[in-house]
Amino acid sequence: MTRANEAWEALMTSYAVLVKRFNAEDVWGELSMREYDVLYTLSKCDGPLRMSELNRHVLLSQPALSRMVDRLVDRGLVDRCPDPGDRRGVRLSLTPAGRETQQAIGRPHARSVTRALSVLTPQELDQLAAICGKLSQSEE
Amino acid sequence: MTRANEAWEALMTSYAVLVKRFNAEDVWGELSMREYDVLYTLSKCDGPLRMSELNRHVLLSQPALSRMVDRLVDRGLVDRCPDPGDRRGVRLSLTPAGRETQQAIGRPHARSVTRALSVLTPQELDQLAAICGKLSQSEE
DNA sequence: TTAAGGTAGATGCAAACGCATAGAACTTCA
DNA sequence: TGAAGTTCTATGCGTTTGCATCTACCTTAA
Repeated sequence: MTRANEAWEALMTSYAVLVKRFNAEDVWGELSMREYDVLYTLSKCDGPLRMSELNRHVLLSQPALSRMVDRLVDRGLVDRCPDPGDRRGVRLSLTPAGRETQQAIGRPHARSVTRALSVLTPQELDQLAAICGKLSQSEE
Repeated sequence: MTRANEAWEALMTSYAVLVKRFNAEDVWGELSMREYDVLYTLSKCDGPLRMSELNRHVLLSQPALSRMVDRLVDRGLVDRCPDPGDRRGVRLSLTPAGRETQQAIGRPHARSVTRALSVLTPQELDQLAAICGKLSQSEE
């Protein structure tokens, strides 16, 4: 077992443990955690996002994301309009209601995240962010 | 945005990026990545595992895991027998075919993991493993 | 001993997922 | 310009998932 494999296993385990813990908290209201993830990603990037761009950040197949966006549009949380520059594509953004929902859930969730990671020192938090950032940006 | 929240977001993103990359690799054969995860977890712990124990390591609801184990038993990869000490429970272990399948997939997969994490220094790998270990072991 | 409460795993069912593929729009290049 | 190849999103379809619930078994304590 190489160091790299141990590190990956540790990352997977901590991800699984934390996702389960967050999922069990009673903050999600009418949204699933995956739906929240979509709203959150849209809230981060102020400009409208392409489906494919959004898909890079969400752990979901392209068709599954397409249908999830369908549902969020139906529920009035997301706005989908054609991209004027590329008529194949769409531009996705939060509606005011979507932004409000994201924030209403995001605030208590952010607090649980802070609580869950409070076992780490500030240095460790920085190291974790830096290392994970390096990982996700590496091309291949 | 606190440091903790930035760190969690970085962890989520790197997890999503790497899972997608691994998933796209052509090493999984007849198994889905989630099924492999179950076989791998069983292969790590030599003794038979309880369903609930296995469930702690796999990002799946209890009913979904129960049925996935069903399928793996049907396919002859996992052995499920009643626990003599607790007749509610079951003891899960790999069959020889299951162990063989796990290893056949595990070897090339471990190589891609090593490749994907090769952007990190040995020190960073150790830090990542240590930090993630700390995260998953913290009770609350 | 037995009733009340808790835990382990299985099952019914609707919702959501992934794979394969379709269709439409861009791009490239002969 | 137009045919071939690529990219972007949507849809058909069978499989898998999660939620709620069930049954069976263990535990506690009266």
